[in-house]
Amino acid sequence: MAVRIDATDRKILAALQADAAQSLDEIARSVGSSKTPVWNRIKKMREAGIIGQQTVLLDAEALGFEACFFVLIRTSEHDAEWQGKFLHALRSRAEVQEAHRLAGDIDYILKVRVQNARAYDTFYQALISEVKVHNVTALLSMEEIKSTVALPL
Amino acid sequence: MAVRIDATDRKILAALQADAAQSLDEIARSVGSSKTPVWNRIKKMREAGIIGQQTVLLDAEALGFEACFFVLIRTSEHDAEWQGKFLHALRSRAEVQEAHRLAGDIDYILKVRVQNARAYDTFYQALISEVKVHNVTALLSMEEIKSTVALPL
DNA sequence: CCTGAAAGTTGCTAGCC
DNA sequence: GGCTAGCAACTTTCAGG
Repeated sequence: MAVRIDATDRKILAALQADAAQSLDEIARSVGSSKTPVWNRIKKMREAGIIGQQTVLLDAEALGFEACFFVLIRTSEHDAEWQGKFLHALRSRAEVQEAHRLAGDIDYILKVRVQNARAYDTFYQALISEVKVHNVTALLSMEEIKSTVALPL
Repeated sequence: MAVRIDATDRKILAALQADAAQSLDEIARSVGSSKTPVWNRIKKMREAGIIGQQTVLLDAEALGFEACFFVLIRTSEHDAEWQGKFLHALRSRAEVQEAHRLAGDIDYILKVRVQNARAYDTFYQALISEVKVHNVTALLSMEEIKSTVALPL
């Protein structure tokens, strides 16, 4: 299952990350190979799940998503049932772009993208009415300095 | 500049977000239109910058990026020169996947993706030797519960 | 494992409703 | 503005070195 990734594979991944709309020919040229081998490698990596979803990055502000919050959550409950409910709540809400369980005194961090502060409040009220959390701190982003999904290959 | 986005445009954007590898025909069918109008709309939104980069999501863990940190930064310096240096440092480091300037007592938050805790320390040491920061808290992700770039259209 | 070529799809353009 | 038709370009497959 754990496919071996060599230097050529990494070059292909880097090229795809940078621009997934490129043609096979272009990628082949830029990694110094030709179509078929590159295609076989891509296929293999797709099947292995190394290459996942293909998507486009949209301009959040142009589409009316002008507020971005990072939410730090502390909870007193750690039993399986509570956690299941909490995870389900996060996964089912589209406003939640990221959710991580943390080590340390803060238990979870969320990245929440919404139209405005009011929409955040709506989200927040809905969340805390669904699952009990001990302490919540919301950090409001004023400026997105950098945002990328690319891994530093 | 500010292109008007109607319901059909939003459907197209949602389809592209979900799978940018789809053919025009498939998108056209799913939004209830046909190739040319869909293509014209996509072209317009690309030119307006609403549709940005096309990319693939890679499996970070399979590629050896097993550690993800959220870094909370407080600074005492707020002059333009310091800020310029700081922004440049963040933008030039590929480990930094996200960087936001915040409102409130924490000034910046970063999302940093690295191979392991040692690699994070290397990054951290390099950063603080380049720019002076007052206080840094690193939150280590134990589990990525959710991760998406899709906007909740 | 790579090369080259063939076949089926698709992206993109142009001309008509 | 949308639809139909067409060509060029692409992806994908496969035989052969």
